[in-house]
Parts: sequence; C-alpha cells; structure tokens
Amino acid sequence: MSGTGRKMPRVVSERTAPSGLPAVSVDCRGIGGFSVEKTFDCGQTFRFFRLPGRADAVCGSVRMGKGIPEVLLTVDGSGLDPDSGEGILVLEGIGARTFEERFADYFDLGTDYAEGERIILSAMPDERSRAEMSEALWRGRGIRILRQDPWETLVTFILSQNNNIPRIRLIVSRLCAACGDRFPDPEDLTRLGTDGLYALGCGFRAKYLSDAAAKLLSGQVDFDRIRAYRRYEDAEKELEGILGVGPKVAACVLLFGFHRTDAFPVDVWMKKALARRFPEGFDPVPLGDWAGYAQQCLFYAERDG
DNA sequence: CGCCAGGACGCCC
DNA sequence: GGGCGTCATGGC
Repeated sequence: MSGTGRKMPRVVSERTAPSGLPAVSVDCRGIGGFSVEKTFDCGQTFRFFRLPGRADAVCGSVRMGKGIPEVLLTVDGSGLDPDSGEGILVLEGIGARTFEERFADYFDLGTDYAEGERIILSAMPDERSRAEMSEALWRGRGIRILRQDPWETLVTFILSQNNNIPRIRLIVSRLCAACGDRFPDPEDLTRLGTDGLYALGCGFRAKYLSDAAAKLLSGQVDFDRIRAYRRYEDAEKELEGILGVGPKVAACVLLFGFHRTDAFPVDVWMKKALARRFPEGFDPVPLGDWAGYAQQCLFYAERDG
C-alpha cells in the first residue's frame, strides 16, 4: 500500500473533553472505511481495552518512541457506520495538531483500503479462491494496519509465542506496571533481568526478552538498518538474530512495527484458515504490499468464528 | 485432570 | 531439510 492517500481524513472539530483532555472529531468519509472494533481486536496491539459496555470504543496507551511521553488515547468509533466504515471518528487525548502530525498516520487513515481490496481480489488465481478471499475481506472490512512502535511490537510479539491474546495482554500490562505505567525500554528489561521478567509471568520467553534488549542496546540489531533494507528477507534475518524470533514473530514485527505490508504472518489460526479456505494451497506473494491486510482479514474472520 | 494458546529452539535423523 | 519433544503460564 502506497500511503500516498488521495483522501486524508479531516479534523472537523477540536475541543476540551470533560476529562480536561483535548479531543478531536475526524471526518473519515471517503477513505475506504474504518472500524475501531476490528482494528483493535484483530491481535495487532495488546495495550488497548474496550470501554465497559462499548463494542465500538477503546482506550489505551501509544508508545511514541524512546524518551517520548506516551499518549493515552480513547478511540470512539460509535459515529462510524458499522457496515461501510464511513462517518466521524472521535479521539480523546490528542488535539488537531497531534492528530494531523502523527495519528492520522498511526491509524493509517491515508491509505485507500477499498483500492486494496480490489488489488487483492484481482491477484487471486481462480474464481473459487477469489470468492473465499472476498468473504474474508468483507468480514475484516474496516481493519487498519496500525503503524506501531517497532520496539513495542518486538517485545509484545516475542511474548505472543505459544501464548494466547488475553494472557499476552496480561503480561504486557504487568510489564508496564513494573516500569512506572509505561512500556519498558530496553534498559528497563535489562534492569529487571531475566529473573525479574520471569517473575512477571513471561515464562520461557523471559530469556528471549533479555536477548532482545541486549542486542538492541549493543547495536547488533538496529531498527534504522532494518527499516532501510530493500528485501523482506534481509529485514527478517536481522530480526531472527534475536533469540526467540522466528519467521512468524519477525513477520508480525515487520508488518505492525515497520509497516512492511508485504509481510504475511502465519500462525496456528492462519494455518487453519488457509487449509479451510484454500485447500489447494495459498501464495501470498502475488498480493504484494496488500498481503498483510489480506492476512489480517483472514485471521480476524477465522478467530471471530 | 487434560488441552490449548499469534512459535521457536534444540536435537535427531 | 523435515520431524518431534520441550518450554511457563493461565483459562477453560
């Protein structure tokens, strides 16, 4: 996906919420649809939680980068049509300037996902597989690939292996609680040590997190270098130099943390989805930069039932 | 009690 | 290169 979107969302009002925090309303019509519920419940982020009794509103913290204060954000999608994903999005915790400079990009609202659907379907090899993909895209319509912080995605997806989403969220929340209610930096993991991470419930993944922190701090793994690789395999191999990072975790980090949208993570859910929908086999390569979005739709549809 | 979870490692052949 | 047991933990 190009990200050189034709129609950027527009801030239609800015105010101070009763909480005292800044808030903006954003016109999301004509950008290809957006669903808060699906985007924050499709397993790409683990630090947002549904507001009680609200299927269409979430609240969570966004890591903006090392040394930059996190943003506590409430995302209210109740003004978006659940079918078309068109309407007004309300964000509490940021003003218009922060939205335009950072969060329009974070939500990937400048990318035309309707065009992406057409590209994906046109790349399907036959009518039967096209029908299967069409159904999955319909179910996942409104999902956006968030542009998250690479370090946060690395840590959370190391924790994801042989684990389930509720428990990943639990461990991440304990990690943040142990680091002053913010996401830990590499130095924080070093300070906690493998024993400390183990005590927080990371299990056998504790040593993986220690290794990740050490290799980031030493420069053996470098996010700028990863970002600069042309070939997906080069970026994947550098990430796989970290203990506990294999093809699946690397794919998630590249997709969600580096917006390498040609990544196509395959986990147990995806294996089930692919075997069920495409028994003759499935090749994500022809999907190009839309492979990651197609994967998210297949994953969401499979897990949603 | 068992089984499973956004897998990867270490070892075997 | 493929196959298989193992790894912590919590929820069911």
